[in-house]
Amino acid sequence: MDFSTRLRDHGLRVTRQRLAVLGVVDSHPHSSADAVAEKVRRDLPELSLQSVYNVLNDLTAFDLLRRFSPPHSPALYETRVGDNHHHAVCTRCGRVEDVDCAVGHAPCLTPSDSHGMTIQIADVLYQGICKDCAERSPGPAG
Amino acid sequence: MDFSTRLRDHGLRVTRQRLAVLGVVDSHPHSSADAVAEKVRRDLPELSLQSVYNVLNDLTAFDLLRRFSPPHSPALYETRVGDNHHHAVCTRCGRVEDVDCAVGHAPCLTPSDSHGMTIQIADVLYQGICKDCAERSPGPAG
DNA sequence: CCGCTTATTTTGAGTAAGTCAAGATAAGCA
DNA sequence: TGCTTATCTTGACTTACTCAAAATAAGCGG
Repeated sequence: MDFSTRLRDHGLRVTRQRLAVLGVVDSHPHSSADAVAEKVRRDLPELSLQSVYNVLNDLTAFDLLRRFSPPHSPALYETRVGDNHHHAVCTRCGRVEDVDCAVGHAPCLTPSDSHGMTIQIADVLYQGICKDCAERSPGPAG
Repeated sequence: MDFSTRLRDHGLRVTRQRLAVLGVVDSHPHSSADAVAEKVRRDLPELSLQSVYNVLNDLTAFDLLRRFSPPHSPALYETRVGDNHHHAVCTRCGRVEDVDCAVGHAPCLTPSDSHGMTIQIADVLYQGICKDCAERSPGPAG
């Protein structure tokens, strides 16, 4: 299903800016707002950063995009939604990889004591050193 | 073991600012830098926000504090370190609760495919609605 | 207890990542 | 094709943090 159809299915107008943002995030998963703006501007030079923030936020609200906030990083966006997958982040270079969820839907884990909260999501953030960084500077993880 | 001893054990000077910050974070876990500054200033009116950031960052680097970055929130700090516990966050009010780690040390989960990364930590973020928010505005989770 | 060294704090400036809102533009419908 | 209104651009702003020089204070040795 293409992006135009998905937008219309949610009662959203199909704009060049939205299609461009979705296309860039689809081909470059885990992109920041700045990175998306830079790439979209190759085709739409007049696109504003404000508009990128608007589009990313609006489409995340409608589950057309997923937002992921690793520590020490701007928010990152991806089009892979609905499968509750997790992420692995390299603590040296910031590289992000998708990790399939063993269960496939949220919440995939339940806390030992939820303190009365109704849990809806369990996000797992794996942190470590990627292969490239381990090769470049073999510290204790090498 | 008190904070002075822990600071000395790490070769760090024992300053009034550090002791005050540690004390506040200990009695108010999951506090932001702003919240810490506000409380410490009741005893040390001349404490600067810059100093709070310095102390929080330095003590986190030495594992005297733990930093936790929920989405849509400034970084939060706590003195509970070393047990790899997780967190549950209310998506409406931002309330944070500790959740014990079933394993007790990192990493407590391993990814199905680590993409060549050497995984060191697995942080689980549980998100949901706390009891108070559910009672106040019973949406779909009510 | 005092002086010296140097880690740390304060001060002032700045950056990065985002939000707010008014006016302009363009998507879509009749 | 014209009208409505969602969305974009523009300009301003806020929040959460960092940077670095000068001042201060912690701690050690004599």
